[in-house]
Amino acid sequence: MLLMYDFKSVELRWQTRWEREHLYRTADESAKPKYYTMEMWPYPSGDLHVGHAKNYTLGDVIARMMRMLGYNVLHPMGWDAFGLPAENAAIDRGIDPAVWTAENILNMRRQIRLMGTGYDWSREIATCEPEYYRWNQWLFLRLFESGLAYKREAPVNWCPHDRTVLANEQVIDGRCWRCDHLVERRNLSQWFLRITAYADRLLEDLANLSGWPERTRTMQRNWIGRSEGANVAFAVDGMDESIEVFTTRLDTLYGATFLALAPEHRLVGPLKRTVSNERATAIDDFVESLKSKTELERTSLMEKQGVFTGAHAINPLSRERIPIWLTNYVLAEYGSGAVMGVPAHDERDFEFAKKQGLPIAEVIVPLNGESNEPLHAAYVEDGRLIASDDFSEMSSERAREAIAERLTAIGAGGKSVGYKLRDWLISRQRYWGTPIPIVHCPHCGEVAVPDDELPILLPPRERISGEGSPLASIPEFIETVCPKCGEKAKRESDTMDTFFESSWYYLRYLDPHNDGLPWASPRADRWMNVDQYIGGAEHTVLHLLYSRFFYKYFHDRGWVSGSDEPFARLFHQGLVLHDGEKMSKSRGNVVGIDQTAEQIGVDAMRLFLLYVTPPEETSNWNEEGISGRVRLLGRIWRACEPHFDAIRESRHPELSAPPGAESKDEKALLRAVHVVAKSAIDETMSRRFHYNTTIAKLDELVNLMTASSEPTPVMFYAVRSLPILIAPFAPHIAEELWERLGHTTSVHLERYLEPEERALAIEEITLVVQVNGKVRARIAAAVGVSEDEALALALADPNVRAHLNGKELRKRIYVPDKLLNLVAA
RNA sequence: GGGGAAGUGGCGGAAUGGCAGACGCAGCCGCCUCAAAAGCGGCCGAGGCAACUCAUGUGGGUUCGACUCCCACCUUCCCCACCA
Repeated sequence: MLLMYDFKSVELRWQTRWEREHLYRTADESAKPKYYTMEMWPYPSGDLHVGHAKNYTLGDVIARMMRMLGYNVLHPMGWDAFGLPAENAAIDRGIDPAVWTAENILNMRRQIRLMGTGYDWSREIATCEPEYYRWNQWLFLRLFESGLAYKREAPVNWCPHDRTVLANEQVIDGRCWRCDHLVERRNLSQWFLRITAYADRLLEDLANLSGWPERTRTMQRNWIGRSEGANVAFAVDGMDESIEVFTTRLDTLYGATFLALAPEHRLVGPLKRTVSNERATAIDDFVESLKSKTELERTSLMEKQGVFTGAHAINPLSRERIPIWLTNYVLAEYGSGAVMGVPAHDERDFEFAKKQGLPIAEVIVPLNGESNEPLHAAYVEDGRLIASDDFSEMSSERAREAIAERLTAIGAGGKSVGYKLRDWLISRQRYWGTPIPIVHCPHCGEVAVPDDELPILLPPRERISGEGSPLASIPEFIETVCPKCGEKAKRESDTMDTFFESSWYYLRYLDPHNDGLPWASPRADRWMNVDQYIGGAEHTVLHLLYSRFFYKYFHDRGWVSGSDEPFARLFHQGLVLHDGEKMSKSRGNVVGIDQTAEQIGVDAMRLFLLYVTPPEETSNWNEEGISGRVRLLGRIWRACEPHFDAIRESRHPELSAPPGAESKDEKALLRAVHVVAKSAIDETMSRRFHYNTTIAKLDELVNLMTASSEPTPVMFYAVRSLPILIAPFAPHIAEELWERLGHTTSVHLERYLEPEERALAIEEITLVVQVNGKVRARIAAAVGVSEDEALALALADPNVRAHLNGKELRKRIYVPDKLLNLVAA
């Protein structure tokens, strides 16, 4: 794989020049239309590999294309720098996470530049800097003021060994990912953001996000999980309490034969006090047995279990007295944590009732059918009601309405909407995150830290033990006075989930040095929304949903205007495998940026990543495939090199209008130049980004250019155009060629080549002649050949005649300049 | 169990209702060379001497014409998963 140019020195030289000349700095004021494009920022974990390069290369090509098409392009980069890996590295190696993070940022910034990307580095931000997390705290306080940030007890994953909560992702098979101890569920007081208040808007506005992949919208829709149903209140027999349940099948109310409660239900305690000691012990045992189980284990991996509380509830309509059970299959965090058990018409309740010997009461039968008794399985379809007082004979649909009305009338429930979406738990008992700016005062309660005291700085920490809540163990941090009453008080020791930072960073890029506000609204007015956002599909729900929530809140506060969605268009790039396998440190098959730049150069890397697959597909890195792109770069160089001197000495290195082409070859060459330009522009403007097809057309152009070295005007034109055509894709060799042709300014400041109809036009077409839909002849014809002329040409063809074979011509279909289909019988 | 995406040569892929396999990788043949590398030129879905026939996961359908649109099925991958 030998190149005719020294890619390493070429790439280094131009990267240095770009940086020195601040080539990619974006002006806030411009007469050009704005285009805001960004890739999801990286976590500074150490080294970048070619998988990162696929993401940043795609974003870079789009930014460069739009810049060359006359847009004022904003293309920023920053660091999602808080989080667990830094903290764990600090625990393992006994170093300060700030130092570890800063070193990684330094290295990764170098590697991102090494890829030849054009970012406006003057806007670089990192979440672990006080200048950034100060505004995290400021935004938290606004949410707190608005009642959208609140603290409450909630069941969380708790590792008794490490004495800290864990994210769901950090619980593997019910055990702590670090120490392998069994994880418990604990009720702990935690900070939440009330994202559920925006559930309906987050759901409804998905319909307008036409620039988002359908599957992403579907997944968000499912995650929000809106379902329409009803609440029903069951009075507890002998107690001044009632149990509320949520159901989407109100029509089955008369079939409820028991109530099922989650072990965490608020009435478990009160109910226990009304029953015998024996029963109370059984309840305790049951609750205790589930305590150490995660929700996953409890709901998916275990069989349905339960214990009878000894208490009964009254069905508000039938007045039937039904037993109250505790079960493992009811989720405490969904609905009210209690369901009515209708075994005849719900598979889960059927399974549970069979196991516990509970009665099964059939109340729905097929519309035109009869009872299915005895039931061997739950009948879950809609149908006709039976054994349901005056609702009997109604359809399920009608009964749901009628029963809801009756419940409302007697004050025992009514229509209601349930969501799977739960409030966002943002508390972390961790060190390396944004401190939550709240003071706990024994007299005043939870008190907001005044704005002028921000930021609450993260205290320096050279050593972290990994046990317990790090901030809680630092008295200098915790001990403070109440901002309201001045008495002794304690600071909140939790830090924020790092998704908080990434929910608004696209706004900070617009105004990164503002020390009075997170961003100034006029900046947002000018730049938002993000025109194109690019990142992995793994963030489909979390980051992209949280960002939408934040942006809607900002919109409600009047801090941003226009649309209340942050990302107009979204693109998920596919993974990069290495010889068909996922890249991982343990496999030892990670293809790093440094080694790639060293061995083949980053222009070749970029071309390969763009060429091997459409960007949304999974691509496969393999050495053989790359050699094709390395060869292409060599051929590009050899196509241009013979003409450097002649073009430079002509003293007219700038592009003029395409020259007139005389011969067939010249016309083909001229056309090939414009075909590349058209493809590059079409793929960009259509937001399809299938630059693999553009580069295939570039291959064809270069094949034509290397076929001859005749110094014709068309050849000169092609050589002069080539650096512009390839500038977005292979920015270094483009710049080098451009300079060798006699230019003194950067090729990246040029306008992209405008495709011209005259150059793209073809004079001769291949007319495909079909007989009864099968191709029987291919005839060369002039563009614009008339149907009659085409018919005459076709009928003159012996093969066509043979297939017509004297049959009657019934019909003919003519597609101008393409095809003539003769239908005969 | 629910939802989503996708199935085209030895491989990556192109073609989104009109010439299936552009472009590239691998392979084969040749040129250049003392030789090799690099480079350059040619061949490259299957069957058939050929005219042709078959071929885009499988089976149907719509159409003058289907990789493309519709229905059913099979397979793979991804996401969610006892959500009442």
